[in-house]
Amino acid sequence: MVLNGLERFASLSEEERQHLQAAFATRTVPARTSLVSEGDISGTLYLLADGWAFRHQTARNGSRQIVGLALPGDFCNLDVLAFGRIDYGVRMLTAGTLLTIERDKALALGLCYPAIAAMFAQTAFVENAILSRWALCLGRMSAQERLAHLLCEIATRRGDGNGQRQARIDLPLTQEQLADVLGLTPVHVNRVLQQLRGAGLIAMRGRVMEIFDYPGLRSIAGFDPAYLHRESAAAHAIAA
Amino acid sequence: MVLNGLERFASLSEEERQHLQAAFATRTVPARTSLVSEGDISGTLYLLADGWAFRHQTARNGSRQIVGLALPGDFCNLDVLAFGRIDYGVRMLTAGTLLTIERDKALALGLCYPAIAAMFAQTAFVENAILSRWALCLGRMSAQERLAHLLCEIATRRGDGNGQRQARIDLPLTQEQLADVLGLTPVHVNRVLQQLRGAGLIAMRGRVMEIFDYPGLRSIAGFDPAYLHRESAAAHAIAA
DNA sequence: CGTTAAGTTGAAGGCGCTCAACCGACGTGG
DNA sequence: CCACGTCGGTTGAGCGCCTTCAACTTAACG
Repeated sequence: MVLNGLERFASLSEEERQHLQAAFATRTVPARTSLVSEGDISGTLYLLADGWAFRHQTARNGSRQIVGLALPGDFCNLDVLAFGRIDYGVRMLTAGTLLTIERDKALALGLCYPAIAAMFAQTAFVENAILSRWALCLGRMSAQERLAHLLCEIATRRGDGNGQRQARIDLPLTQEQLADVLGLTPVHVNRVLQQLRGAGLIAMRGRVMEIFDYPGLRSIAGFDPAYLHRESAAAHAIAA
Repeated sequence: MVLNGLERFASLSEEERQHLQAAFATRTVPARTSLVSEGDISGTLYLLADGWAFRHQTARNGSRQIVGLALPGDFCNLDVLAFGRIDYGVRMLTAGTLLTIERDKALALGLCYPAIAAMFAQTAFVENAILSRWALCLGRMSAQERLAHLLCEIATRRGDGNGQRQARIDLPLTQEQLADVLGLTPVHVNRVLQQLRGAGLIAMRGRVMEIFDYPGLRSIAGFDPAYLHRESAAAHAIAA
């Protein structure tokens, strides 16, 4: 069963997981597929079984801001549960497989199984905490700090680099997309990446990022993984 | 009953509202009261019956970012429902009265009355949408656009300036606090305020802000109130 | 081998920051 | 009643981080 591998669902009982699993349809999509456009009316919730996606909004002048990254196991557009109209677009970064479920079905499951509703809510709160931290980064941190912070966040969310000094993570983001996350220009992202590379903290070969000095990155970013609230999920996973 | 005035609770039945109301304790606090500090362990949820508050986080260098504004009727620290540890601080902007409820009691009410749980979730999703928009502002908009956008958001959330051209709103934020919302310095906020004043869009007399040209403000900011998702609450309010 | 997307580099400029001084309102205490 | 301290707001000068624009290189892929 697909959901068994994902720690997000570790708090559910076997029965709940099976009911949820049964409600999903599977869909395979190529990279760059647009799942939802800004302002769309949509009733379908997407769960990433595999691959990466991002949420984005565009400003009046046409520039784009990425307001959320969805990694394997994450929901792409959770607030479709609350709103019919979605005010961000969702697009695949990589090819991947999606589990899709209709809003009404998901809400019905939430009513039948409070643990499922609680899982949705918990997920929403974590997304909230991440956005909150992104606001701090965008508002009050330098380009170097922001980039280092993002790399730390991704490494932690992937489960890599928890304790060890080095890590190698697949980072399917172009420098332009990194720029859209960080509120910078692609040119400047390039320069800051070179700073970090020159300092011996990281290396990049294509879409693979190697972290040589994770404590150093954390120190630059002032990164504290507490805001990701992974301990609760981890605790559930251990208990299961 | 206090909750009757607040449109956030318009979707609840009379019975649900009474149960919820009965679970709250009231507390009056002076301005600048710190309700929660960054990283605190807390089990108390605060609902603003009157007054303004803000959520804030601090970067390594000591600078502060405000990551949420709570207006009358808003929850101050909703994610206490999900996490024991809160990664932002909450502080009163003005004197006010709080309705407080223990986390366990609120969760229990959510289990008994699905509409209450849904109200919590809906509120979380709206906060999410607001934060998402703030990320867009912080990452991709100029100082003038950000300030105009914030003023529009506040006017809309207060219920003022929906259709009319002019509005007078109580704005209990110092320029330093505006700067902490917008990711700017107080000095620059001052200058941008003067630009807007010079353009005949607004005026400020102490803590009262007068909007002369709301369409003009909206146009500068590229403000579209859809992301605040007030129509659903309004629909509920009308139905009640 | 040609085409396109992504990455790299340089030069110049601007938006917002920093630092510093000053003003005005307000409350407090002598 | 006035002196004084404090907080918030205002103004000016200079600087720096990041942007803009443009050209070029490299990689990927048919």
